[in-house]
Amino acid sequence: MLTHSEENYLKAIFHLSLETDEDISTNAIALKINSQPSSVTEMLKKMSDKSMISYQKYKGVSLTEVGQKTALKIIRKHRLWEVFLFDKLNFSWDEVHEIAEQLEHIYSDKLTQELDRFLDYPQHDPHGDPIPNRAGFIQYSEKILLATLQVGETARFVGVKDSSAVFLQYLDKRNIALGDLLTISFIEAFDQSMHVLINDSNHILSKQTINNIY
Amino acid sequence: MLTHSEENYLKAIFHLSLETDEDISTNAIALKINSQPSSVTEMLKKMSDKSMISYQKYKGVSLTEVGQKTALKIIRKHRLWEVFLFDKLNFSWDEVHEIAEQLEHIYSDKLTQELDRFLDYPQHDPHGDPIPNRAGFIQYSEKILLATLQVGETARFVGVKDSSAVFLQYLDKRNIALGDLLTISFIEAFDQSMHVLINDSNHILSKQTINNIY
DNA sequence: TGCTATTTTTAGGACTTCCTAATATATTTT
DNA sequence: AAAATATATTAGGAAGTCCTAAAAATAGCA
Repeated sequence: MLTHSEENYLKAIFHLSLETDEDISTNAIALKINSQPSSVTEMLKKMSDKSMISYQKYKGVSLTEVGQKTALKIIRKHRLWEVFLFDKLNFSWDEVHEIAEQLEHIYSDKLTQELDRFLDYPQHDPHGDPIPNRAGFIQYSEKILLATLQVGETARFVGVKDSSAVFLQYLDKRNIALGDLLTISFIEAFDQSMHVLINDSNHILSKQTINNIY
Repeated sequence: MLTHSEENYLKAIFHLSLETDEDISTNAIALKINSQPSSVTEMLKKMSDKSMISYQKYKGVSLTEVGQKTALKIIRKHRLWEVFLFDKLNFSWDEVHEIAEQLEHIYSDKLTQELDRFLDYPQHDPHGDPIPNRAGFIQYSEKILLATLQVGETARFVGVKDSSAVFLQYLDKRNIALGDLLTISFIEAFDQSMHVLINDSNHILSKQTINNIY
């Protein structure tokens, strides 16, 4: 059994690992979980002892097989709870994360399974992120950043890279939702902002925005 | 904000207070939460500082107004989650308590409210215990122990006093469920065991059993 | 009432997770 | 390659929650 804290470290390392093939640095973890590097070092030793990570002093860490599976179980719970909150309890997609951060630590395999069944085996959370299955297998679907598209192309909005509440609220305010079709009508050479047709209305999306939409 | 531990103490004191008008003793709390009296003393000081309890050294404790409201909020969450697990996730009534012990600590007023709505404002948990409303008001209904009934009387099974898993499983095995009508056909003078007609079949219930059924 | 038994509290320590400050190691720059 | 900078670790401490053992207070009984 892992503590909440250990589970949070696992998650952080998992998510950081998705963005690089290198080992994850102490500082990167500290930044991610809003703590001090010295605290991280201490915890890394403990998690290494528990065989959750491979750790060599000064060299960074990576998840072991077991650590990876465990991280995926937590992410599975997190995302299933997000679906529950969004689909059943009327939460908006910018509210679900914070509460799922708490719910993901609830310990009961049966609970996770039954929740999955109750929600009818959802494949994605409210932000479009894939939900690992019971065995810890996660189906990544191909998706590209809106920023990589050219004028004239049309694509479906399937996910966000930045799922911070402010960004999600920004999209809500403009009635841009997962599943919408986007057509690029123009790209400003000056600042790369995009003119995009969404649900029959025109939007001008900043470089930052189009780099956070899949 | 209270810690999980503090919330557990509040609950323990609340439940102990239901069974007596006196102040609650350190030992009683220690027994209830399976810890040592010295640990309890330490925590009582902290909770007294937070105005959750009235505490005088060597004299026992009682909940303050605030402590009582807070305890009821936790109990509300606990029982709502029990209903969720039982009604929606196929858990049996002997399994729900353990998981609700974890879920009751999730912090979000909106979550509690939405869960209540989603479950259609249930009045009782799967063991027949009343669910406090949003304001912390709890509607105790009159209920009497099966043991107090006489031969020939008929009554409805509305709750259990002992909600331990073993007892609940014992009832399950005999197909005795909340809401059933019970008719007393005979009482053994020797050991007070009762012959009871339930769902057209006869059961002989021990003194201990009839003292745990409302 | 005074002695004994029980209950409660205090003292001091363990373990977890966090912190700051100081030190050690690695990396980058010149 | 040496110096300067950045990164990581160690040392030591704080807060929370638990523990055992010893001391203090209360309750029960002769």
